[in-house]
Amino acid sequence: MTPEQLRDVVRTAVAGVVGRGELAVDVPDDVVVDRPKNPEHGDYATNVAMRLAKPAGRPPREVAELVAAELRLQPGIDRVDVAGPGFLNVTLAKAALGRLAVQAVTAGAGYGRTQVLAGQRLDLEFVSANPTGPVTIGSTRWAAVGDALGRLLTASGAEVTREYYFNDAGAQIDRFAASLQAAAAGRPTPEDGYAGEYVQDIGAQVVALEPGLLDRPDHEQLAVFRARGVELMFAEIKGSLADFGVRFDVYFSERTLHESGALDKAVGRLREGGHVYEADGAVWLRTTTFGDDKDRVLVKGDGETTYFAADCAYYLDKRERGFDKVLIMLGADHSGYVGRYKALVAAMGDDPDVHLEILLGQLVNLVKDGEIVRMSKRKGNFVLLADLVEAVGADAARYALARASVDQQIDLDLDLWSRQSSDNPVFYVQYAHARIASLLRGAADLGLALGEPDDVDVAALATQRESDLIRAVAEFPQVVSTAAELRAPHRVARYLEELAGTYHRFYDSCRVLPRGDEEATSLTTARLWLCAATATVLRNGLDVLGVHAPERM
RNA sequence: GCACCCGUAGCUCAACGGAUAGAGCAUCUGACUACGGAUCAGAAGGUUAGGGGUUCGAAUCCCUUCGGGUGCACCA
Repeated sequence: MTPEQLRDVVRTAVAGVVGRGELAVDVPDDVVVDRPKNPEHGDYATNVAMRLAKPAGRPPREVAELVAAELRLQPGIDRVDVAGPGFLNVTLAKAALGRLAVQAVTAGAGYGRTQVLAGQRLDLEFVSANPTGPVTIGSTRWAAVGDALGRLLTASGAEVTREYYFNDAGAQIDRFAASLQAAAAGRPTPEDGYAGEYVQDIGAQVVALEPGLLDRPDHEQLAVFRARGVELMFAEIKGSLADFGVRFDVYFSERTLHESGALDKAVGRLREGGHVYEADGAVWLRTTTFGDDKDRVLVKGDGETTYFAADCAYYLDKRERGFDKVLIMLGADHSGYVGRYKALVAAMGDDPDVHLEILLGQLVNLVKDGEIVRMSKRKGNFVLLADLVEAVGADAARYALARASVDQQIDLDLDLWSRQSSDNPVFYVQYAHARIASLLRGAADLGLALGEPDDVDVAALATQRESDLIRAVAEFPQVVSTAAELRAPHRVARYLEELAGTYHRFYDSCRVLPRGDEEATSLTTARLWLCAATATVLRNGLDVLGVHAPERM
């Protein structure tokens, strides 16, 4: 019995009590069943009685006793205890528990996939770094977390488009082009320009592609540097992301919005809504109507549109492509966007609470030699995604970034993560997988096969360490769906660390393969299934995080 | 100044309002003629920044003080 199934059973039990008129409440939809930390608290626990106590007007323990009595009659349940303030501690029948391990193996890569988000069409925008420089460590966090979140949402049944929006029009790109030109011509970096080795490299590459470029008129040069520079820079960005195992479905160019007339259309729509006005020679959107701090300019006094106007057009474009909800991951350095973004959604006639979800994450500090490394793209003083991957490998880098909640500012110690020692929890998790892989190879060498699922003697898995492991394996689908709903991939990482620990403890006390000339027994086979189940979960869980599950290390 | 985010073990971080706040690292004590010791068992380490409040129950929600981060453009 899975926790999900138990949840239904609990609900059935509550419905039974209510049906007999013993309890005057509505049967709740969201019954919480979780795995208690303390093994004395049974296999699973639910707080449903405490939740119902208030509406029922009865003491929690009294409610608990009523539900417990009903629950004990349900099949697959060994015992139900009322504990503490009114928890129901449920112990499953051994067979009902052990069957879960078998199911995990037979489900394979599908184990952990659910339909909790089925029917949702989501657009997930992340990274979206402008092509004026390589991907920095700041964006790398969103690459790791965003990609994991994409996998998580997909695993939970949502239809997800991963999108990267980039600014290839406007002043920043002009500065980038001017910097490339200056570098290629051997002049110093212009005021407000971009410096760094990569500017030299790309400047030189552009000239190599366009011989004689530096002899042409200035404005022609800039146009070429802009177009070629963005192209080359973007190739490098995509390369870094690919090395990092991150892929996007859509790379969306801001320029195309300008060229297609999408901005005019968006502004027109906002104007129809009556939220647009003119003042001081500029065109404004009255975002303060929807809670923003101040109104925002759409068209500047010089006739140029703002970046914000492009945001409006971009949002409209996403909605017209049929997404139910637009998710955007932003760093804390962009938190100022939230108010205006919500306002623009509202001004378009949508509901910001329904159609928009801005996932704000805190920044990453890099620590080297005990000191925080400050980054500045302009000064060319930064650490890059590519540097991090080179130093610690893509797996460790992704894991390091994905295991922390995005709400938390994190300090990434380069010295520590580059050590590639067991300091890094990813090795702990990967090691558990490799260890099982090795064990299963050993089983194969002995001619042992798993056999038919129905033949497994699951009741043989009777020790504490074994049932701990089965429960941990059984919890996985719920971990995935909860993590997806909470947009919290780090929960998967933490769970995997716990699972790996539970496995190592099992391994330590439960011999799996027969020694010497011992005969394999039904217990041997049952334990092999349990190992295989654990490997399946480790593999699927690491896959959600975009981390490799090695057969050997 | 205003707004948003954060403050948990020595360090890096967990904990969808639930039971005794958990892991890893570091420290200390143990377990290997090995199904992979990149492991395991145990010890020590906490006023969840401080103070109020809400409730059966608060690290979590509300108020407040302190500390840190970020943002407050007709830039992108």
